[in-house]
Amino acid sequence: LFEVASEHLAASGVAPKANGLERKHAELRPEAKPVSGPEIRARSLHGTPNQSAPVENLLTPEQQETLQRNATLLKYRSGNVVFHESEDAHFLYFIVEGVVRISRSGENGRRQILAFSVPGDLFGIPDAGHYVNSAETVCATQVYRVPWPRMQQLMADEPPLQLHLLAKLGYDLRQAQARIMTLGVQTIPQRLASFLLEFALLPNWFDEEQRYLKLPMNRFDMADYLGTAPESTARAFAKLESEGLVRRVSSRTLEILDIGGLENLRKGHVKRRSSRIPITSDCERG
Amino acid sequence: LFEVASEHLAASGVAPKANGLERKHAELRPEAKPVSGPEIRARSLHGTPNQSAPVENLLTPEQQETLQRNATLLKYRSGNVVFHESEDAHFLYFIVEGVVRISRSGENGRRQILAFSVPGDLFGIPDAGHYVNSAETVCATQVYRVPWPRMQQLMADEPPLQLHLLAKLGYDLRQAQARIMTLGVQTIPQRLASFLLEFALLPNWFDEEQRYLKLPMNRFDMADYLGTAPESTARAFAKLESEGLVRRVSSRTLEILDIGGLENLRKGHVKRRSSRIPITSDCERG
DNA sequence: CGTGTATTTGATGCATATCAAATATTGTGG
DNA sequence: CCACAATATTTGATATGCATCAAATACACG
Repeated sequence: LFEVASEHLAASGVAPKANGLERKHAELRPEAKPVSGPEIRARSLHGTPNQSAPVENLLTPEQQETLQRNATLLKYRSGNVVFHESEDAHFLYFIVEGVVRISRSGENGRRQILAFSVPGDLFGIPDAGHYVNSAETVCATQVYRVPWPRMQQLMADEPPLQLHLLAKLGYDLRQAQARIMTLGVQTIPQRLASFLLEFALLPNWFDEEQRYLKLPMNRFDMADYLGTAPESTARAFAKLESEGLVRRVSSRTLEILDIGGLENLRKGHVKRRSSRIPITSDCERG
Repeated sequence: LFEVASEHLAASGVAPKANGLERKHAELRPEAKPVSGPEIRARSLHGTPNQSAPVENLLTPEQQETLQRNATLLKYRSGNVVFHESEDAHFLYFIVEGVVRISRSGENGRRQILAFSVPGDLFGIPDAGHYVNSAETVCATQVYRVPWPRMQQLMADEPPLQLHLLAKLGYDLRQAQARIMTLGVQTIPQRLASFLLEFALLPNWFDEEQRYLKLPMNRFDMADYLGTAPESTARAFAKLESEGLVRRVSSRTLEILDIGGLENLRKGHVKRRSSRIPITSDCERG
């Protein structure tokens, strides 16, 4: 699901000292891979139409090590603020483990979760020196962070790193577009099905064996991600359950009973009739 | 924000030749700027928090010329297909003039317009060698297109070009996120207000003098962009008009009567109550 | 084992989708 | 330039999905 990365948010924070984040320069343990879990994903921008390779533009081990050497590993507990929208952007983050919600507050105060970043994703890309989104942990999370100045220097020294970042951004853009599709043309139950299918792709939270999906976030987060209210989310769950697609083991744990059914629901009927599609394909050729 | 690339509009131009697109290698006329109109926009990814500079990461004149030398100028009439989703991606496009709608068809067949690209924007970024969106002209449009292999070579030779593309992508990502916010938390009239305000920023279609906004697309396109039906779009227009915010001169031409009012509407009340925002700011610090 | 929080369920109203039809606009041939 | 046909847009009537308010139930923490 997502590897998006986007930006920021905030929290009224309490506590600096007593509870802070565990910080330590990433002394690389040779056997430990820098960005754990899902690996550094993201297809190449162009890439050859090589479908077989699921992941492209991967960094070489040396490059990954270089990145790690210049990064700091941070460990957060659940519900912590990594950074808040509008703050000065000093770092770029890579998720090693856990889930981070990237959100933004609308002018009216409503919160929209733009993405749930998972291991392998990056976030913290600024605009004119400021984060534009907020980033908060949804569960215990570890991230690598690299100071922007350092990052820029690394990219200058290693052009391939730029390409890699480019691929990442391209991936995030596609994810965001998928989000737009979901919000623009699907009903709430369909959005929920899409969401569950997205998460079911992540082995971290989906036990292929037992078909158990362990969701790390609460209904409020899900609602804000789906662009709806928590109550509607609950009703959508009830609907999926009544149709035999899933079974609620507990509020955060689901048993996926019919993936094909979920996919059909996602594709399902339209929310509104399709627009006229009268396109002339010809063009002027001089 | 960036000035990325993502939407906008154009003038309904007359048509060039018979049909076909006028094609000619961009022989640079020294006095003609490569990417016309809006210039190549897009702020730097990080950039110093230098607010004063409205545009960063601009290409040098030499770089722009290099790009042009490797590009082909194409001229399309209104309603033409530049490329279709799932096609093999051979080119990267830069809009010189006009408006291109970037869209995708949902699994249910419903169309969602992801963005209206305007002069200065780029589109055609592939995923695994294929376009993931469709691109069609909304009015007479001119674009520069660069073969991907060539583009990759250029980036390899000129790392700064990679940074520029990175900035463009970052801008597009932020635009997409803004779209998510709109679709996720705003009512139809609010989305329309947002849309009009976006377009009112483009001098190409907004006559600051007379406050006349000339929209290049029809109601179907607008509806698919706003994630609603043409009828609802019409009603939203009626609402804005009844509130004295705009006046419909013709279906495609508006007189903007109260920009402040539009902004207030956009910010306006919430569609749903805000989610609980109980965030602990503390984190573990080792 | 309470007490506060999260989630679900119920009841109701409003916003918007949808179906229909009227009106306005645009293009075409005479 | 005019009349008509085709298309686009608006308006009306109605159905429905979803937001919202309220309340009950299930959970988690201490």
